[in-house]
This record gives sequence, C-alpha cells and structure tokens, in this order.
Amino acid sequence: MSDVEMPLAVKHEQDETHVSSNPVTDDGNIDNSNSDSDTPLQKRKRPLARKNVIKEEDEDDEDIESSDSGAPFVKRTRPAVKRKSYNDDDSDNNGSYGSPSTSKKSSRSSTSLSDGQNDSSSDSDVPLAAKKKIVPAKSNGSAKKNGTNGTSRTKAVPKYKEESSESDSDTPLAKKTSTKKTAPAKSVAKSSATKVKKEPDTVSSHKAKASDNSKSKKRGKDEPDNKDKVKKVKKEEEEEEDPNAWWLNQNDNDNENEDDSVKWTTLHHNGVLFPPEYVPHGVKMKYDGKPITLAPEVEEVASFFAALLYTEHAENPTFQHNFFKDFKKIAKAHKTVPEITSFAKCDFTQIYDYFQLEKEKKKNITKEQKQAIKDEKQALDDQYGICYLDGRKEKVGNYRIEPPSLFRGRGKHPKTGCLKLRVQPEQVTLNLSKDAPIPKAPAGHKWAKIVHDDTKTWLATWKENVNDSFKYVFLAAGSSLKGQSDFKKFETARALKKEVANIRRGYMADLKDKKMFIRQRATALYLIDRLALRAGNEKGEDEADTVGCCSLRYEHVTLEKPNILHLDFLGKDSIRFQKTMEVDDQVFKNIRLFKREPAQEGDDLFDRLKTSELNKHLQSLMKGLTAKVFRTYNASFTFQDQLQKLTPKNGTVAEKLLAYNRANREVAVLCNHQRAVSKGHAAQMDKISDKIRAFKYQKMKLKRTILTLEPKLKKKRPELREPESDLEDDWIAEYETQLMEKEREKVRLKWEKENQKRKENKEKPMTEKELKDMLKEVDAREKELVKERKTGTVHGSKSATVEKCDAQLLKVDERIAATRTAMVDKEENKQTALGTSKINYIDPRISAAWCQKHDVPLEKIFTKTLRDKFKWAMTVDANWEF
DNA sequence: GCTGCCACTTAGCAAAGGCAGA
DNA sequence: TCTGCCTTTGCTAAGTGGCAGC
Repeated sequence: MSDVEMPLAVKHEQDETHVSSNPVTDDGNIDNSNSDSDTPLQKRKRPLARKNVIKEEDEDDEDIESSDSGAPFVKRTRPAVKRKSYNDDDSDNNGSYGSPSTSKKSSRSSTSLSDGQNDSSSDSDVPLAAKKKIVPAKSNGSAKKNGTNGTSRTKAVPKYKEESSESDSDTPLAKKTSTKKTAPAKSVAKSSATKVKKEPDTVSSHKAKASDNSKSKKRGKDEPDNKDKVKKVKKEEEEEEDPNAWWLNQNDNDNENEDDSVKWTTLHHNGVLFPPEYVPHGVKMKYDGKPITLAPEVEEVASFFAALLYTEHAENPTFQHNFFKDFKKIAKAHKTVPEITSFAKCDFTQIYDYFQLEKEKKKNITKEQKQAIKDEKQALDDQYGICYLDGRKEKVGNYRIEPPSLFRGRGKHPKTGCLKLRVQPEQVTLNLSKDAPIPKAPAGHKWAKIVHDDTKTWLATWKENVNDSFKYVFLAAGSSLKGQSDFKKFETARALKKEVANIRRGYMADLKDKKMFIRQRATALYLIDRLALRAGNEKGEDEADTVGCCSLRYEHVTLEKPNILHLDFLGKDSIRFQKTMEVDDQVFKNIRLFKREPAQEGDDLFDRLKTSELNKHLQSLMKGLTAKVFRTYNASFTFQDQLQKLTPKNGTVAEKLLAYNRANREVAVLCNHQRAVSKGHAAQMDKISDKIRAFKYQKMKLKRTILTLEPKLKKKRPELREPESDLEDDWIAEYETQLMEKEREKVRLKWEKENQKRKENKEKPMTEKELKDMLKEVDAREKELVKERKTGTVHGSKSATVEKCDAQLLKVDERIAATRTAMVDKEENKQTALGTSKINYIDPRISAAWCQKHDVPLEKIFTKTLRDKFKWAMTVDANWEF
C-alpha cells in the first residue's frame, strides 16, 4: 500500500514565514527600493485569462468538455494585488522540486503507474476508508438520526425589534432574573435536545463508574494517587450540580423538525464593560532629539507604539508605516509642536522605559494590593461575566469591549499597525429578551441599538474601524449553547465516518469526469480529505495573502514525476504549509492539466471552483457536510486510531500520557498547527539531561554500596558492575564538587537561621567555631567521595542493607524512565501546538473514554477550562467510539 | 446566480497564574 | 517562603459558511 492513502504518511517539512522588513522613509512611506516585489502595498498581478479549451494528450483527458454546462467558464478575477511567492528568497526549498515544465507533454501513459498503484476507480484505491480500519460506532445509530441527518431545518424568521436605546431600569440582573426560575416552554435544553439525543452508552453516568470497583487490576506505583485524584476531581465536578446539563435532559419524543434556529426564549445580561478612559502619564517622547509635549490623545497613540518597541511588530515596516500615518494625523489634529512629519525623528524609548519601570513596580506590589486587584476582577466577573439564558445562569465569554490599540495583523497584513479606535457605547448593539431590563449605558452615553433576536447567540456587537468587521460578545466556551454546537459538530463528523467510503468512491470516480469543473471539484476534495486543507475562501486585497484549497495558485503547487505533489503556501495566520506527498496518478494528471500553460504565477489552480460550489456539492452528498467537516473527521479518526495503536496496555500513567500526546501530535501535524520553538527550549532540555545524569549517579552509588556490602554478588549479579552510561570520571568529579559546595551553602544557611532564631529568643548564638566544625564534616565527606572514586567501594549509610539499596535502585530506575519519557515528549513537541486540535478538532469523548479505559485521571489531559467546555462529553463509557 | 454581510469557529501569541524546587 | 519557569487563560485576529438582497 502506498502511503498516499494515509494522511499521516505525508512527508512534511514545516516552517514559518513572516514579514520581512523594509525601511520607512521620513514621510512615512515604505521604501521598496531594496525589497522584492512581495510587499503587500503593491498591486497583485491580475491573472491572465486562460485558454478555454484545454487539450490533454493523456487519454483520460482528451475529451474534457471545454465549456462545462454546469459551470460557465468565466475566469474569476481576484483582487488586483500583485502576489509574488513569499518564499522567493527561500529557493533552496524548491530547488529540487519538479519545475513547472514537468507539467508539459508527458510520455507517461495512464498505465505507467508507480508500484502498487491501482486503477483509481477500484475499491482498493479508495483512500482512508479502505485502507484504515474503520470500526463502526458502537452507538445505536441515534447520532445519525439526531445529529445532523434527522432534522430538517426550518428557516428562521428573525424576531427583530428595536427599542429605545435609553436604559429603562436599574434593577440588578440577578434580582430580576431570579424570579424566573422555571425553564420556559421552549428552553434551549429542550429545543436542542431534539437534535441531541440520548445514546444509551453515551449517557451512562460517571457516578456509576466511580462506584465500580472492578478496576482493582494491577496498577503502576503512581496509580493509587491518581485514582484518588480522579475520585477527587469527579467528586468536585459532580458536586457542582449542573442545572445546564442539557445532554442528560433529552427527550426522545421531541420533534426532530423543530426549528433549531431559535437559540433562546429569555436572555438577561448586564451589558459590556468598556476599557477605562486613558490616564496620561506625562512621559515625553523625543522628536528630532528634543522632548515634546503631547496632548493626551496623542500621547495615548504614541504609547501604543512605545509599548511594542523592540518587538517584531514595531520592526515591521508596514506596521511602522500604518502607525505613523495615523499618528501623524492625530498629532496634527491636536496641533502638536513641532509638527510631526518624520518617523525617523520619533524616539519613543522614554515611554518604553517608563512602561518597563511600571511593569517592575507591578511585580513588586504587596499581597494586599494583589488581593485587591483580584477582588476587583472578581466583582467585574460577577457583574458582567454571567447572564441568564432561559432562566439558567451561564458564563459570558469576552464581556470586555476591546480597548483601543494598534491593530496587530498577522503575516503581511496590509493594515497591520493601523490605529484601532476606542469603541463608544453609541456603536454597541445589545441583544437580550424583551422582558429583560436594559443595562445602563455608561454615564452620558447611550447604546446604538437594543435588539431581541432569539436566533442569535451574541449578547453584544459592534463594528471595528480597521477592517470594518463585526465584533461580538458571546457566551463562554463552557456554556450550553457552545456545548451543543460542539456536540453537533462532532456528530456531523461521526456521520461523515459512515458516509466517507461512498464519498471517496464518488470523488475518485469524478477525477476522470469529462467536465473540467467536476474534475477540479474532485481533485480539491481529494486534497481536502487527504491533507486536511481548509476550504480556501476568496480574500480581499486589504487582507494578508493567505490561501486554502480552493484558492491555491499556480505557484503553490509543484509536481514531480511519477506522482509526487509538493505544496508550499501560507495558510491561515500566515503559517506556512509545506508538505510533500505521493498522490493518486489521476490527481497528479489533473493538477498537471490545471497547471497547463499559459497558466502562470498568480493564476488560480482551481479556476472554475469556488468554496460555495464545493460545499453545495457536499451538502448533496450528506446533510450538514462542508469542507471543514473533513478536517474534524480526519482529526478525530486519526486520533482514535493512533490512541488505539500507541497506548501501552500495562504501561504507567506517564507512558500512557506519552502515547496520548503522540496521538495528539499526529493530529496537530495533520492539521498543520505550528508554534515557534521557545527561546529556552535547548536550555530546558539540557536541564532535564542533567537531572537524568544525577539519577544515574545515584544508581552508580547504590550499586557500589551493594557490592561493598556483599562482594560475593560481583559474580552472581554482573549488572552491578556495569558502568552507567554518560557518567564519565570527569563529570562525576565535577558533580561531586558541586554537590559538596551546595552542601556547604546549606550548612551556612542553617547556621545563620539558627542564630537568627536564637537572637529572637535571646539565647546564646552559635559560634564561628561551631560553623567551622559543621563545615569540617562536609570536608570529610568530600574526602570520602574522592576515596570512593579511587577505590570503587562505597560504604553508604550505617543502616544500609542490600535489600534497602535494591528497593532504592528500583525507585531511581522509575524516576529515570519517567524523566526520559517527559524529555522525549518535550522534544517531539517543541514545534507543534497540541492545544488547537485538542480544543477544536478532536472529539472529547474519545479522550474521556480513553481515560476511563486506561485509568488515567482526566485532569492529566484536560485543564479545568477544558473539562468545563467538554462537560457534555465526560459521561461516555470506556467503550465509546468515534 | 452572485456578492457581501453577518455570525460563528478556529488560531497563535502574550499575559497571568500556579507550582516545583531552592 | 520566594523565585523562576511552565502551563493555562484571555485576547483578538483570521478563518468558514449560510443567507439576504440585488
């Protein structure tokens, strides 16, 4: 089997590419004289229209219809921004790749497939499904019935009604809502429950599990502790009686066709929290070497930049350019003297230094001050951090209005550095139920609008000025609405699991379709499925140049005979996607066809395909299916598959966790979730190595003690004479010197502490001589160590016995193993971000079931926040399968 | 049928918090 | 108890995809 079938087998090289720097000229413009043509400020080359008729000499392609009846061949035009490959100066990476000319005339016939490649239409060639062992879900199928397949969505009629933006009530939220204890006739729990049905093995309770004593099988040494911990966590979390446990409160008789667009019946909240008004610090910036006085409004913007000095943002020419443009404007508006016209003459370091000082001060505040800050935060959380949805208390997520700042766009975002203005209450619309008291707007202000839209989950919204996009205040991740949404997402992915073999057969057949549009759709789907690519919607010219599958361009794809595909592009967040994989021969042929001359840099690879068309097709294959479901499905499937393969049956908890993280990592790699290697990574690794060496040293000493106690064991137990690896004589000598030095330091501290105590008790202090005597003991020990090194005999403590030493040896071995495991985990994890896939793509029920099955405490894999977010998933039993 | 708007999910980074070792 | 490092959380940017309106 070729590894083309397995997303995991994809070879990948990852890298991160970010902005390059161009100097900013005095007038605030970017000097491009030395840069390549890749600057975001330049126009992207408009793609040339490709010839309509494409002739392919390969027999399959000969009679492709040139004008798809289903898809009018109108070449789409993209924003006219010239886009050059971001990795122009990284040519080494591509040097060995097949040049675009490989896509020209090929002597290969369709039968010249690589070894093991079958006809793409055959079953054996159906990807993943056929190759991976797909275990049918053990559930009773209700998921399909309930999740996404069973309901027909009734179109929502938004119940919009505007009201006066004046606040009409001071009544505190809790007081008002507390009278509304009974759930409304159509509560979320009910309406959502119609889609979220009970699966017998899904809702078996943890309580039953907790009382199950059958798990008294042999445990690792650390496990009794863990068991207690599990119990403790379970108990704590069970004790928090959850009135929002919608997943337990499902009614089989609920009407499946019920309108699921209505999200709530009543919604009460306290509005949003605005950032405090700006308080000027009075620290002056320098202009042309001289301190200048700034109006508070100007000082605020200067401070935004000063706070970012020496960061990548402040070094980024686009950021500088955009900041300076806005800064100049605001400085002029406030008649700053002298007029600020040159970025190069601006010196923000004094403000930066002031912030550093403030940071230091903040570090050194008293306990009481810290507590006061904490209390203040708690009070705000109490006021704004909760709301009442259908009478039930729920957490609000981000109730703070985003403070003014400089927009920190990622990658080569053309607007990065622009001034993000302070949001006024007059821009903020609140969404709450008609019966809810309207929160008071800040003094002297009023709200933009008050709406009562029960089809929306947001509590507040406003428009930001930089990208003209909407911002929202939503419920927290652990809320019922978010939980139900998560549940639905994973149920759709599970539904895909049942359909995926058919869908794959379908798109593999479509790869040879006569219509170009269908071929492109099938090829794109193949890539989305195999490489977990994002859909790739079209983007505007005022956004960073990043792509997904449907927006891949000519220059992102390179082919290498016989069937190797290289992909290299910037994906979401300008994270580089760089992978090489073997692809199905027909996919290879198709991409070669799509890349045909006169296609050139800047041209779309899939010039007839849009994400909307792709998703429309997917909807026809399975209800609720979109491109992104493949990512969720493949992530969860891969995770479960890897967990099953990697988890050691009789391993320790540490070993099982290593397996868990490895499975998680496979998913993170599949989804291309990257992170920068932390600055201190190498030093941290060295530290762990030292720790292991120290353990080995202990082991060596114990072995020698045993042999000193029982010299006869030399023959019986030859392993006692074997030297420890990595323990050179020089290292041992140095280590022992360090040990003794630390010992002396300890003795001195002990002596000082004792004297301090005696002083307080008005007793006679210890003398210097006594200290010297104590230090002499250390000297004697050091001499002894030198002797031990020479002779190889170690006497150990007076009470030392062979049995005791053996027991200690065992313990040290365990510690070495655990530390090694942690070290391997850390090294393997340095470039990969596991969190994103864990939070968004991996069905949490897989983890919950795994924890139960392998007796691993849940809190080892999910933080409190995640346990809260996934509480709906924690009730599965050990045999639950995705 | 196309386009842009809107609502929501997904994403990495940086600050805050918490914990282990000194 | 303190310090420094690692983990967790908060923030907000950047995606996806449905749908209204032209």
